Amino acid sequence: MSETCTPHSRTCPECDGRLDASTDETVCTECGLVVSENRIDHGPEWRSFADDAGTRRRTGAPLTRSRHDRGLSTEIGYRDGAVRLTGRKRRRVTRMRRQHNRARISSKADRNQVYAFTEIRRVVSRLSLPENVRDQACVLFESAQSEDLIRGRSLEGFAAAVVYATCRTAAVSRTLSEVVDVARATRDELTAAYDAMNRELGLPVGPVDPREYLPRFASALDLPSDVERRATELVALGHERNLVSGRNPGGFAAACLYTAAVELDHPLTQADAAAVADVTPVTLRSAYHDLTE
DNA sequence: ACGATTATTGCGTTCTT
DNA sequence: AAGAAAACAATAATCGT
Repeated sequence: MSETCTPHSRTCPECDGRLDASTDETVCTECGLVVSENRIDHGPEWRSFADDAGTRRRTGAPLTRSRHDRGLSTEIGYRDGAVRLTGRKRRRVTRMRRQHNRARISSKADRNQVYAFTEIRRVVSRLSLPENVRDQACVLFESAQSEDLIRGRSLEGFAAAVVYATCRTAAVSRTLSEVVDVARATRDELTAAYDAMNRELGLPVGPVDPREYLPRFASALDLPSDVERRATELVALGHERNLVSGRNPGGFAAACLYTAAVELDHPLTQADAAAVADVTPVTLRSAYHDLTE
């Protein structure tokens, strides 16, 4: 936990006296001016039980939803510090450690959750999504599990599906294919899980706005920002003329980018634009045709 | 199960080099 | 003239309801 409100100067701004930062307040030893107080540390305690005076170590991982026990587990350390264990004592500690770790993830549901959460973390990071998406995805997985939706369906599918679903609710949509590409699940497993959750949990997902795709597609195609800006206008235009509903939003986004590129004389083929959206040139063309009227 | 959208394939046309 | 790109058409597959 980094120190908050650390004064930049080592001396008192009033009288240049020496500062005493040994307590919660940083105070000038000459005039008594309190330079900074506060110091409410919301983070986990840094101090180790073993050596209060010496080196500081984490007593555990930061609190997070993406670990099945929210990072609140205890562990038996591997490195022996002051005491050197030998012989039977050492074996005994090893045995305790093993049993402790087993007990930590006891039930089958917990084991599944551990596995799923690792997979969620992996997918989220591969898609370079923010932390809050990761945590929400984990929460969603918990709901799915408590509703008993997972039994008989693929665990990997659920891991991928909760990420996909969370992206949609958080307005940072990824296409199905983008998720499938990095997930350890097939498209069918993902949709099976997604459909089940949508049916039983009633996900708050509306149709995806094509604008959510524009920034990523634009950068994948190396398009300048003015083309992207024009494309967002075109999406708005499409909404007005009811060209969006019922269509593949990714395809429409690609069509807007292509149209904008043509308008601004930027070289871009339909095939390339369609490829980043994972649609065929034909679909792009149909949207492009509607757009240029 | 139905209607609409999209994919696939093939082919003649247009544009560029 | 050759090759790429865009356009068009017909059918199959898929999706949303």
